Amino acid sequence: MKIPPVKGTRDFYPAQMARRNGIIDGWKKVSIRNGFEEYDGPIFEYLTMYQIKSGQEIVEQLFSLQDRGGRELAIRPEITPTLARMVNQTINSLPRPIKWFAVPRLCRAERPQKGRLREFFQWNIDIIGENLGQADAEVIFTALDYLRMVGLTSKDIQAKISSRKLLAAVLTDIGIPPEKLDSLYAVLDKKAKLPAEAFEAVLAEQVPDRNQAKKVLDFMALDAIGQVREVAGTNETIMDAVRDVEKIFAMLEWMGVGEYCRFDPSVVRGLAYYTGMVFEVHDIAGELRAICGGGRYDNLLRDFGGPPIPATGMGMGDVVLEILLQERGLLEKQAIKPPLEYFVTFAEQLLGSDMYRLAAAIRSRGHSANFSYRQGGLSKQLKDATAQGARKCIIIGQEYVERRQLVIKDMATGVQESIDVEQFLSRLSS
RNA sequence: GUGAAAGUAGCUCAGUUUGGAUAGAGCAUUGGAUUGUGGUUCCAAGGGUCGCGGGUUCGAAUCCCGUCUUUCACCCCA
Repeated sequence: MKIPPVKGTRDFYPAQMARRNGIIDGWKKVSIRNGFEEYDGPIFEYLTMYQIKSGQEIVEQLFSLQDRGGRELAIRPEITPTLARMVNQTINSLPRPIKWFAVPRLCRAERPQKGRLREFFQWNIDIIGENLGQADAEVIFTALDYLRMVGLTSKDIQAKISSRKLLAAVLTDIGIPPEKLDSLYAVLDKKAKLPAEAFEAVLAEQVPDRNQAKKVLDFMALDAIGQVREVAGTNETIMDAVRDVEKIFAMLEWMGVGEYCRFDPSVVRGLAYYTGMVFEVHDIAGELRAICGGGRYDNLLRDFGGPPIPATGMGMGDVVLEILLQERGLLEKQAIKPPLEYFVTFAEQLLGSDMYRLAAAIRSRGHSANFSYRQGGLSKQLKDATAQGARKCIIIGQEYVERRQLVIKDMATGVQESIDVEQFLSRLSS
């Protein structure tokens, strides 16, 4: 009976596993060089934990189960609630700022489509305990540091940065009542997706006053934070938010990634819990979903029963990233394929036992070695070596019988050298 | 959850329009040419209930219905 893979999941054959390992290793490397420490939590949590910040709709999009004790559990669709729980539990003993990263495997019961599967990996970085904008800039820098490392340039990708705080101040100044802000965010988030006329139509539903709607449109059309300063006038709430964003842009400029960054008020992000900076990194062509996104969430720890400590972070999934890297011809470079260093062969039937001895000796000295399972001649064994991608072949033959010498053949160049077996092994140990 | 398209060998596909007997190709795999030298080349082989189930028919990969999966878009996007 043939059992197919489950909808929206992937099998990682060695070739795919090599790419996945390469991507995850890159994420970890960049996290560490940016001063983050790795953490992880359980793969399932109480179902209610995911309702705190996200509500009922989200619960319908996750895999839930009941354990034998009747506990309602869910496979994690994100790791931020786990982070909040873990930080709250030990907050009093953690030195701040907390800079942590994780690469969790997540599951969401959504309909799969381009760039979205039901099981995936997501790189998360978060900085907790800082509210001056430096952490926001560092989160964006770290994401760009990785994307730049794998070969993406400012011609490929762009970080679109905005601020919920700024947006709220501007909309309030225009005269939008506070209770309408959340539903308006959802509409503004569609600006990049919809044609201009269609966007204006849905905006008119939310903002019937034509004068107000025009002001919203004018603000949404700005593409530099300096322009906001010009139109802000004397409104101190707006100016305060503008200064926050300017500080982030200044830091990103100083850190050398300014060319990747643009102010873009149409970046709103879906979730209600963002309180300050929000950003997304997109491919310039705009053909894919966001490569990564995040922002400041100063109320989340408090909402999870902890103290009111500010926090900011981002998440980057492996699915869209892989598509982009594939399109740019950068994916294969990521693949981590440890080479097979030695392939041990024998040219005289009587030397078969020496082949096993030598292979084991090489392995116990920390180097990789294989040998052929076939009983065929040297020609067949070398064929196996080629098929397995061996760097060097060791031939145990007449020289070994006569002088204890091995023939080492470099498979790339074909060059052969003879070496005393003891000398060869001691060279491996050093 | 809604809508559309697709599904034939491990992979990429032909064959489906107009039903017909043993379903083909390339690549990949395995074996041989090759008992002290691999990649190239040549020869050969294995591999398919044509996604699955039902229906129409003398006869179905081909027509009809259902279902599963994939892809794309919508909803949502933590």
